[in-house]
Amino acid sequence: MTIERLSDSTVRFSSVSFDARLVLMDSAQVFHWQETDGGFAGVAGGHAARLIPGENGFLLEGCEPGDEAFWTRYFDLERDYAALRTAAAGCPVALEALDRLPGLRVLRQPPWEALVAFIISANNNVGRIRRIVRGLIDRLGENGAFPAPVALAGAGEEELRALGCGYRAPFLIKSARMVADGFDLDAIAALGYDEAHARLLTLPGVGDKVADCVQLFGMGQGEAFPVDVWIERAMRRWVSPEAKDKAAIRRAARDLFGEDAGLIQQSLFHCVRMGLIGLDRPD
DNA sequence: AACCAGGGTGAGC
DNA sequence: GCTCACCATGGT
Repeated sequence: MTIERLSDSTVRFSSVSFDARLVLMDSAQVFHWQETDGGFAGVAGGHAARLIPGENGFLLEGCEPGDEAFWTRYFDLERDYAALRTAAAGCPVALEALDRLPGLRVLRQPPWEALVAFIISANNNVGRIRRIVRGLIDRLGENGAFPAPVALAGAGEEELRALGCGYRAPFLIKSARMVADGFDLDAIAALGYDEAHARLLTLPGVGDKVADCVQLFGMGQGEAFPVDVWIERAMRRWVSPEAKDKAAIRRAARDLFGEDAGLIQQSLFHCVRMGLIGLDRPD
């Protein structure tokens, strides 16, 4: 991967595999990027940028001098994804899922942003999650930025319900209050997987699945393996048909795939949800 | 009109 | 520890 600065606001990332539509729009690990003409616009941690896909990488507009490191980390551009393929050795469906999505990457979002999005995701669908997160940014964010913890903590329950949050509104407000009052997500991100998971579970609206999503998409903890309805179907179908419940699937996956379980989860999730690998196809 | 969606919580065993 | 009803909302 190489980085060239083309102007005081535009940088070219090249020699890197990155399917922007897949990662930013279709993979459901982030919900607030928007397609513009020929590119994708988004915000993260107070930075705003527009990404234009190219043949061998992409251009990033709005990338001020000094922002290269932030976005390199956000897009996870320095990881050798080809090497992660070894984690799936011995599991044919996992290998197939990885090979079908060569430009997929697992983002490293600010943990707060992943926390908000995935509290909203509970028993919800991707289209609605996207609309709700967009509404939060438009109504509560400072000029287009992702809303800060204090902004959500200070929002009224009725205001959040009006944006479509439903019964998750009080969860969101309470968790935001804890973060605003010093519950340190960055410190948790530095802990090991098990300890980080246990601490995230103390936040209202956060159970095993949401915690795993925050750890995977917002903390760079690749051993997290979120078990949603699609992954449950896939794992029962091909990997662990005997699993008693979602917790058993989660354990089985981490035992099988280890530290890079998360990329396999993300690949399998997308392939099954999009019908690229049919749950009902014959063996 | 039921059922589903990147589930979590609290009550009752 | 485990199971289960319930929780808003919009789409099919």
